[in-house]
Amino acid sequence: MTIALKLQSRIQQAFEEAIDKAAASEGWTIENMPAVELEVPKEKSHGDLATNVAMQLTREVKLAPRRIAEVLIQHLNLAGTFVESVEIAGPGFINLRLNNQWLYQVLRDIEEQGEAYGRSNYGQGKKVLLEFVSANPVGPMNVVNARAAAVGDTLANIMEAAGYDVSREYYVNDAGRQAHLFGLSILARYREMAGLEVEFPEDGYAADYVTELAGILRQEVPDLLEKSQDEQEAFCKRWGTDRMVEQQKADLAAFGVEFDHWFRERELHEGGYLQEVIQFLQDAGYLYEEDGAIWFASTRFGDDKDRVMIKSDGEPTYLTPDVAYHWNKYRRGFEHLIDIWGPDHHGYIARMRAAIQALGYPADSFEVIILQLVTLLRHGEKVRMSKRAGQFVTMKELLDEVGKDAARYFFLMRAPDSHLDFDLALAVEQSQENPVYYIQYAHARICSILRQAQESGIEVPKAAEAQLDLLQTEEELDLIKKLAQLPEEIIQAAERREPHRIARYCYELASSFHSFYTHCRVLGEEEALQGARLVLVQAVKQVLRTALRILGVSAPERM
RNA sequence: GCGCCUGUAGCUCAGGGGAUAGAGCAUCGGACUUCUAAUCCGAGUGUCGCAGGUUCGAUUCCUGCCAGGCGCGCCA
Repeated sequence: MTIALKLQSRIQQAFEEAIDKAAASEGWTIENMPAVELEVPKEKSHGDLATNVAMQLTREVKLAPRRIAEVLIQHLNLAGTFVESVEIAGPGFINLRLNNQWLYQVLRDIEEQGEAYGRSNYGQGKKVLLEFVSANPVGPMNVVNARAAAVGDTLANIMEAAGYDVSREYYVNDAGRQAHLFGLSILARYREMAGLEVEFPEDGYAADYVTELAGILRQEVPDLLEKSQDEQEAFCKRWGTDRMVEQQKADLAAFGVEFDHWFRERELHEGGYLQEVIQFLQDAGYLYEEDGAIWFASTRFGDDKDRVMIKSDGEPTYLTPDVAYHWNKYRRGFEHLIDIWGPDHHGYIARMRAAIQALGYPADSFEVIILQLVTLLRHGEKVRMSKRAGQFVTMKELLDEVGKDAARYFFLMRAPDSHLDFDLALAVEQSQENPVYYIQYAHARICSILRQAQESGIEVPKAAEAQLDLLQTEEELDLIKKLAQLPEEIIQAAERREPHRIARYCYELASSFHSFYTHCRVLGEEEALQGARLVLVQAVKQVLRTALRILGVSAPERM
């Protein structure tokens, strides 16, 4: 465990003990013990750590908060915690000031732990399945898919760093109506090219890429039309969706996103899992027949209305394979499921959660993150997108235009439940004001210092051998404090499923570094100070790389 | 009509039961003979959508309303 986390828990413990002792000696009766929460005050003059526990206790102990704080402090034993002073402030905060020695320990921790610095066992190895993107394999991915890819992948990185056992999964809807129509559309274009008179399918995919696919298919399988009608359709559907999946894999890989598993819907159909889940729900008494359809009594688990699982024509609805799929996830041993969906699917959560309960799993083991929409802008003007006319910006085009690093960072800047404005022009043209470059530039500057040190034969000393207490300026101390925050930031981001916290952290760390860089010289200083600052710079490099890697943004050596 | 998300500085957004609500952009003024000025330093701006409620304390939680977005199928 890192010094920052250790210190926090020790101080918390000291407060808990102080509360017990105070209660005993003062005769307080405390029924609901408030949790001792420590926070880093926004205002520097309020010290390094603060707790509001005395104010929390006013509910239990009928005394003025400042009075409670006084009593607590009398019973507080802070030996071995680096706490240098304790004071009561404002309405009843207890502010703690720490000795700088703990900061030097942070630098030693970072050196010792290297890439592992920032990681923790908060998640205790819990097996989590994170499903995201899952775009239909019937066309290129769009910018919302791209946002989902960035957020999902980064959340997985964060949760892994926080000690969860995370698996990334992509669900391929290759067996539904859309896939069928897609196959029919390819087949229609194919026949056109063969000079046949065809009627293009209603609601079919008329965009150019379908025609291009048909052209490729004609070259690969010139004798397709000799098969039976059913065989032709089935072939086009399978060939087309497989082809799109390969395309999606390639696009996502270029975006730095690799999935552990691509789960095919058709496997559910072929493996008889739809019947199995229907049977299970039937046996459990959650299904009934009405108007010729089979209904799932989802209202018994809080849904607004019951849902059809098998239509009166005997075909399953979209829900049925999806329930089968989620059941499958649990049966593969995952304890917690997280799905990332678009805002148009929020109405779907209640029925899915109902199904999960009907299958015997706890409601809170299934979680949905609804990702809000992306508004694409160019120079502040909305980019109009029409899928029918084929005028939409694809994920690939976005990547080609702004690059992986800028694209990922922009998607990760905002909270998932916040609508996102993405200005394409801003992401590239205003590169000087671009936060991505600001962060990467900090890394490049560090590399430059280390490179020049090496060229001059100056070695970065071991932290244990450096005179770290020479690091005394405000800029140096602020920078180390920022470094100390990473483990806690990762835990917070994991717990709250908020990747944007790490994006923010990177920016703040870069900002602290730039400030340090301007105010403190490294090379050419007196040897002991130079050594201490080299240790610091090395540590910043390590932490910045770790945080950027979590975001999937590269850390260039030069710019 | 019902459900979900959002409403915070001129713009884009963080934050969050507590101490004087923060960043970036934009605007203005400074800083390079020295490790990369893609940087730094300084300056100003807020009825935290409106109204009630809970609380020692609400911008934060609850309720209602207003505004914007998205849903509400035997579509997927």
